[in-house]
Amino acid sequence: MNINNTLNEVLVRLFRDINTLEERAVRTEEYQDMTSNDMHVMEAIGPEGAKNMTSVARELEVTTGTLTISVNSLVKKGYVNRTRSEEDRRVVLISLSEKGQKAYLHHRKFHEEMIEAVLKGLTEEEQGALENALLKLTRFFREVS
Amino acid sequence: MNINNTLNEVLVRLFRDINTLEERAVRTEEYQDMTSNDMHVMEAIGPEGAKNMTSVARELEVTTGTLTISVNSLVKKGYVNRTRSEEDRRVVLISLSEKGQKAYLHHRKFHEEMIEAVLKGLTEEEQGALENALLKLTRFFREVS
DNA sequence: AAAAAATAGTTTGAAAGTCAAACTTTTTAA
DNA sequence: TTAAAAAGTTTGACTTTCAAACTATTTTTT
Repeated sequence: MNINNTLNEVLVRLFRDINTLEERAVRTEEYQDMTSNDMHVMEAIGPEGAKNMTSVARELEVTTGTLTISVNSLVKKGYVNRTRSEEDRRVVLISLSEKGQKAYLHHRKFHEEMIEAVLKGLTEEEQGALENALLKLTRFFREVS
Repeated sequence: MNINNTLNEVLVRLFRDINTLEERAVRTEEYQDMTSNDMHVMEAIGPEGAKNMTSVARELEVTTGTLTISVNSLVKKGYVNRTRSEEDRRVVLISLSEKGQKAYLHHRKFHEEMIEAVLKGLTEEEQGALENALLKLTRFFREVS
């Protein structure tokens, strides 16, 4: 079994596990109605200021139609505010509500704690190698895209 | 530079793009009708021999009902063969068809190229450290799950 | 041996997420 | 002042997913 195969299998599994964990982390007691997709949308909106639909959709790489549906749900649940721009009445501005901010920060804390816990179990050398590999992976993806 | 921040950012970006990329890699000229989900199922079935529904579903961490639907589609597209076991008539055996084998190998090549691009530029020591780091990560997520 | 329980899959109904294309409203360009 | 473009929304279709009900078969109990 060479490192190539090991890496491949491990990456595939890791990817699946992280997704599962993310899903569970998002759905805590306080935020039962929040999905991992909801959180991604909220991350794209960002913690401060308002953004328009098109820019958030582009960031998430979905159509504005798709984003409309996600935002409908987030507005209904009270995580996101939606208003029409006064300068350009075509534009819809979305931002995190107070409840949305709290959920966002809560999730960010989870992320930070997870990363910390992961890194604590690695040696310096392993941390460096991991970081390098991830950067290379990112670069590979950008080239292929 | 803080590896904690780097890791967080890199992971977030990676996870946002990785599905899209995989989707594109899978859907080549020869395999227009293949989705990334299809490929995951085929990977779980594996290139040789037949497996029953339950074991593949467990591997993929989905219900057998979900797998039934995936396999329906794969059979219809001609990537997977489905037969009933003679020893135990309850059991359904699934395996890759010839077309499925080809698609599977094609996709594996893409993965291998990706891994190669990642490993290229890492020293032997870094590669070993990376492997260790990933194995530890796997263990970490298994424990947390 | 007959009845009950367990096992393997499939089907069904519901929900989320997605896209393309048609559509409405508003702004910009001809 | 039309025509075209841009920003979002709506609609219809499709995929993926689960839980729960169901069918068929095998195993265990009684």
